[in-house]
Amino acid sequence: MNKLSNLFKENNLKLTPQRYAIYNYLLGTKSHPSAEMIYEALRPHYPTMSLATVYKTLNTLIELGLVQQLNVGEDNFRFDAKSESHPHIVCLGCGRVDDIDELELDHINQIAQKYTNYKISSSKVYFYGLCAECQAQEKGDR
Amino acid sequence: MNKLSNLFKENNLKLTPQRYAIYNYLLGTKSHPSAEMIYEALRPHYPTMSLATVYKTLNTLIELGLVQQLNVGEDNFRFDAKSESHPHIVCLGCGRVDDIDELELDHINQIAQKYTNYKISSSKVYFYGLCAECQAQEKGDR
DNA sequence: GTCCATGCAAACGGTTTGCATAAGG
DNA sequence: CCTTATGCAAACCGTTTGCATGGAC
Repeated sequence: MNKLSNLFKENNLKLTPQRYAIYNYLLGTKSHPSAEMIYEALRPHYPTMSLATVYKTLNTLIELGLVQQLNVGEDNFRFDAKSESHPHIVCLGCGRVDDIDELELDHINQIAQKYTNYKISSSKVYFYGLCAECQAQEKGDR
Repeated sequence: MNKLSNLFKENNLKLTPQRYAIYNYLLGTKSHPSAEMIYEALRPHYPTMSLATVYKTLNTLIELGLVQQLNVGEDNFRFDAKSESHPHIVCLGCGRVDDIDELELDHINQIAQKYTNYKISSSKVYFYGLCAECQAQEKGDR
């Protein structure tokens, strides 16, 4: 059996087509979509699926540790199927969000631990800037 | 005259008691309050002030660069009078937010720049963990 | 006196919830 | 069959907006 169905079974959860589709969509994209974006993307294939189901499924997947929620500073959340911690970069021009997989920042937890009496368990790092496309467009504007 | 009134004058803004009180409150606290918390804290002194004014004032102060908005992952925003970039730490137990002033992480922008074709302009770092009080309480629970 | 700010209430938008129906195991 | 998930609509909650009144300059 595959890991996913076992994980669902262990938690008394049903592996419905909607859940499968949402998780698969997240696995297959690098775009860190919002719930709304996922809903719109899957609508052609699952025209009866409701936005509420997308939200409920995302929360289920987060509890399972399969998905993480990002807070880039917009008014909504974005979602990422990779649950390991890794930095993200947000374009201030167009709002797109990318991973910076190669950048390894786990050591900053240890460093920060020296400066606080909190017991640090995790961290999130967001970079902000302009993506290649928006840089090009900015040059064009001048 | 003081810097604040000059800054307001330059921008054709009026330095009203409400604006003054909100900014002063933020300068005097380390608690990174939400708009609602600011509203409640000032209510005894400014009973007629509305929550809408708090929001409008905060946005004004952000535009002036006097205040920054934090996104700790809750459903609301928090505000900080120090506008220079510095890391924050969030307690997963009680939700309090503290600064980690001594930790200097500006160099990570340069490091990250090597791994992306974005033009990086800033970054935000959030640590998550348990504050001293919540650690103590957790021990008491067992 | 002019123009911007305040305060109220209503609107807004993303997210959650309640509940009857549908469908996975 | 039993139990959990779905889909719909309504509720929720933080934040924003429109507008008439009030106050800073």
